[in-house]
Amino acid sequence: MNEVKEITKRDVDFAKWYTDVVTKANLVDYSSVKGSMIITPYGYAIWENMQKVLDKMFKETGHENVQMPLFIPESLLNVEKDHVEGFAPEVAWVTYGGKEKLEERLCVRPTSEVLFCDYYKKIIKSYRDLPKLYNQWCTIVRWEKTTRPFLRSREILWQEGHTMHATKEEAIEETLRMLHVYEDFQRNYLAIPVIVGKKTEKEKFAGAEASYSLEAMMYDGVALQNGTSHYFGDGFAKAFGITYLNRENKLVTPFQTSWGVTTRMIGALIMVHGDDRGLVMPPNIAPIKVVIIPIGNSEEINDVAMEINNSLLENNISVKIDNSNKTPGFKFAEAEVKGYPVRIEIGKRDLEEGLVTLVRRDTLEKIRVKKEEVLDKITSLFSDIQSNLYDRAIKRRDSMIYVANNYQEFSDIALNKPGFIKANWCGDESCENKVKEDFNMKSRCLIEDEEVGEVCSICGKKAKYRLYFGKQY
RNA sequence: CGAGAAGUAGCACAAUUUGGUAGUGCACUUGGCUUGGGACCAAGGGGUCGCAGGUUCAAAUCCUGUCUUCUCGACCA
Repeated sequence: MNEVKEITKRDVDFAKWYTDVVTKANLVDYSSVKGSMIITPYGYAIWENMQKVLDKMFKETGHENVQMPLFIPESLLNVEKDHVEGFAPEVAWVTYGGKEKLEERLCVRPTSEVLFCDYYKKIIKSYRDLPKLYNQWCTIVRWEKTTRPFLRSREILWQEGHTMHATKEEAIEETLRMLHVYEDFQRNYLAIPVIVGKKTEKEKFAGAEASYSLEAMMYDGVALQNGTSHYFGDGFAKAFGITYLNRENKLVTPFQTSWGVTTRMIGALIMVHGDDRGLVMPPNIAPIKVVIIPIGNSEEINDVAMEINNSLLENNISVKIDNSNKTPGFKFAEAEVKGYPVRIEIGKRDLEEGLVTLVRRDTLEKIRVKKEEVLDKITSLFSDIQSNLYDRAIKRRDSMIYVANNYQEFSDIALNKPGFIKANWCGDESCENKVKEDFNMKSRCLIEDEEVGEVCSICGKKAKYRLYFGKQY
């Protein structure tokens, strides 16, 4: 209520603008531990909505929720080599219990592959036990050096699915299925267009056989990896000795996947849709879809406000009336910084004509309608706003995707234009390293549905793949 | 973890240079008045000056360390 103040202009200083929006919209607050943020009610309500939708999608695809332990004994973490190496630099350790030093250090989970494997080893004995389709909503800890609200924190609120399958094909299918569940969710609810694709060897998850990611482009052209889905083959399962008897009564090893998304998606919402006035929430995910702002406080105004409020509630549209003792201007500004999709202004001038004023957040367009028609109009506004946000985002993104056929072109684009670069690639990691070194850009993911050019845009050797490059958060 | 900047009331800042009563605006509380883009009047409440040491008769102020935040790199979802 009281933090609505000036926001740095988005085009002036994007980083500062982001921080301003996050705090002014009251999504998070800082705690006294670096990188451990307090998610305040409005921010958490957004997460709860994300959870609600995703959880339903997970259940519909056959998954069950569980809760695994917070701690991983060091010896367990060490079972799979690539995995330890990948995570060792950023795990937090518990070394004391009360005043006694622990015999074995416990790591605070940075992800739970090993915990699930340890458990699956116990419960998977027969082909009849497969598939195992578990998911958990939890927090994990990764000791990041630099932290930013939602984008990079040490304590991460997320969801991680871990599944085991009888066959390789089935596990790969699961990996892709969940990738597309995420894609649908981000497109249809968050109105965020994402590029989905396979990561290169260099960029894949520690211990995975194949990693797929959802790459979103922020307003400033920088990539945000907004979710991942991994296929593990039987690497972990072998390392952990997970075996079961198949139909032929032979002892075999199952195949594994994992997939996750985090509250980073809230950061993406801000950086894809937000503007100089603050957050812009897509109606399909907004915790509060409509705010009613009475102007003046006559009995008639209050009655109409209440009437509209109730009719929206009856139709399952979340709404609140701003009855605070603030001036209308203050309330408008507040509604805008919080990004409520639609606000309804009701004042004397409207009621004299039997009208109320609707203002959509995405375009700030004012629409005056008869009060009886509010419900219908709002319903159609929601779908207009939702699709407008998506269209706007995809247009902006596509306008910032460039093609580089050789390193000169690559360099010209990388140095002058923010966004993604499509390049042909020989498949050699040294080319990725060169791009990283020269322009601080990493490969985002492989492009499957486009023809690969003759030569690698980086080294000039024969190209085998087509690949997105971009700077990232 | 490297380079830079900053921490004084919920927020933005002043006082620090030159050590000596901690201040202003907004926000908050109560009452009044108002309401179409960030009101107004009156009366109030709120601070171990980030934390810990040190120097001093005396520290927000000087010194050392440390924590946190921001920006930019290296690392990651």
